[in-house]
Amino acid sequence: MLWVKAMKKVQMKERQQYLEKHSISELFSFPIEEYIEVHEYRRDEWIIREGMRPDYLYYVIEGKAKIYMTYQNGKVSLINFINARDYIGEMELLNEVYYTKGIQASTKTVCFAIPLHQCGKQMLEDIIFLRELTKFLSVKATQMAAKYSQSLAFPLENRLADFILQTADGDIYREKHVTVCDFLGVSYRHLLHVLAKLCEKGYLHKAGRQYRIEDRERLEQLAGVSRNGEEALIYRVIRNE
Amino acid sequence: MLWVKAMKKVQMKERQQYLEKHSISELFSFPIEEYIEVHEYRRDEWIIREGMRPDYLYYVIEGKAKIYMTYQNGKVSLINFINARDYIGEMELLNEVYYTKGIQASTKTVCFAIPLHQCGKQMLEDIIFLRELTKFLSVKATQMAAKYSQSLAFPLENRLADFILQTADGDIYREKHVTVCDFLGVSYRHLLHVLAKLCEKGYLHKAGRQYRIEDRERLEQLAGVSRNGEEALIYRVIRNE
DNA sequence: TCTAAAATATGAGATTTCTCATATTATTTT
DNA sequence: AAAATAATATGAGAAATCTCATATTTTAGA
Repeated sequence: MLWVKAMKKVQMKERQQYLEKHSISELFSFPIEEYIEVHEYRRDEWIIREGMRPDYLYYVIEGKAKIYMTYQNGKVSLINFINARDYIGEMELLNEVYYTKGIQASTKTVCFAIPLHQCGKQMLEDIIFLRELTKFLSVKATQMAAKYSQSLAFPLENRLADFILQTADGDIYREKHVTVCDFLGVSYRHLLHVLAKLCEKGYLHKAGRQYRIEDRERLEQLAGVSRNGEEALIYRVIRNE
Repeated sequence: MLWVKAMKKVQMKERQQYLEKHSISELFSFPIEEYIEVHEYRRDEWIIREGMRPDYLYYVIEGKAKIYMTYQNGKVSLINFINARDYIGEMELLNEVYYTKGIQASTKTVCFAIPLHQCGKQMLEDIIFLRELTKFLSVKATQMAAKYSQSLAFPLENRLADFILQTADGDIYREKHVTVCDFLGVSYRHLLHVLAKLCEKGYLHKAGRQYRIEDRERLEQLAGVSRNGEEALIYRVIRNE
């Protein structure tokens, strides 16, 4: 595999615009803006390579990404998703010993990148930052627990609908089936079967090796069912924040 | 239902012994020990009632507990487990708006209880404490994500074995089937079917309405299979800490 | 460019798990 | 103590999902 380093560092006026539009200065007690770089990644680009400690703490302001990890047996698993307003690299900032997972943009993704060598120490001593990060993590942990305990309850059709919406780039869905099976815990055979069903129903249209979302509303409906519990929870956790 | 308030506040010498055996003073930058109460709960006792903000931040030093929550439709769900060295009530400490879940001891459980009205503000301004809590939450969030993404892959037999080991009080397992179905996301019918299978195999013995663990090793083996991914992950995250 | 490996596809029988129907105990309430 | 409610049980057919076998198409690497 050939990897061209293609992350774009956004400069000047454009950088300034991002900083103004998504101000995060209230998340720190020291003037962070001057240190912040704005990084832009294209679809499929790696934001962090597995096993390599990152040099930045990232804060996602636009886009979506996926967390991958390779198991002892060589199998690569999709572990979770990252969305706007999530942190990337906080595990490495907090834990000296931590096996870094790979993170790959699944759409164009823009991040604030805070250089660790300049700000790392300061961040770990910044009460406001730590308090915010702790809140973020507490909500995330709770969500995951809820999602875990609830999601087992629904058949693949619902979970897959949710997955498609989460991973689609606009209206185009094109994940590797093998990866998806792994993440959703179903067999390859069954995944194809259910995908075919979604096409039959007219929610998706298969074009070559990618799928186009034809009826987003219905998909959301399907996905919604399987997210009910989680939503109720998040609603209660998040509201008024 | 009749609920006698029965939590025991451990005093004097016994309190002192707990404090010495499980010192947590290194988790704070101020002298916390003098404020700490030691609370002891019996099996099935509620440590926190759903919807009631707790007056303490708890740190579990012995025992196991379960987190429950009631959904809009009145259904009560087991959300997750709590073990020794976990915090209870950190969500309430961190988030002003948070719907408090119910927490029930599933074996005799001993906690350090740190009174919020005395220490809450101080804790939220304590760098060391916040940093530790953030680490704890980051690991927990990661574990949950891994567990979620992996555990779907195994049939009930494996997940149930894990569940039984997690919830058993000594060798006695006696969860309500309805609750378990809900947590594990399977039908009542199927749960009984698999429980019967475990009995047939001689791993469990059914005595009235409770089950005795007859072959812990085999159960652990079954559970281990379904926990492989997670374990690998935790190993990498936790080792050397 | 050719070849090997990876990814996609599809069929068919076997397992797992679900739904529904219906009894039989506990437990709680009146 | 009787009645109502919740929890436990069991059977049987249906749906979801898995395993295995095998074929075709892409993709990566020599």
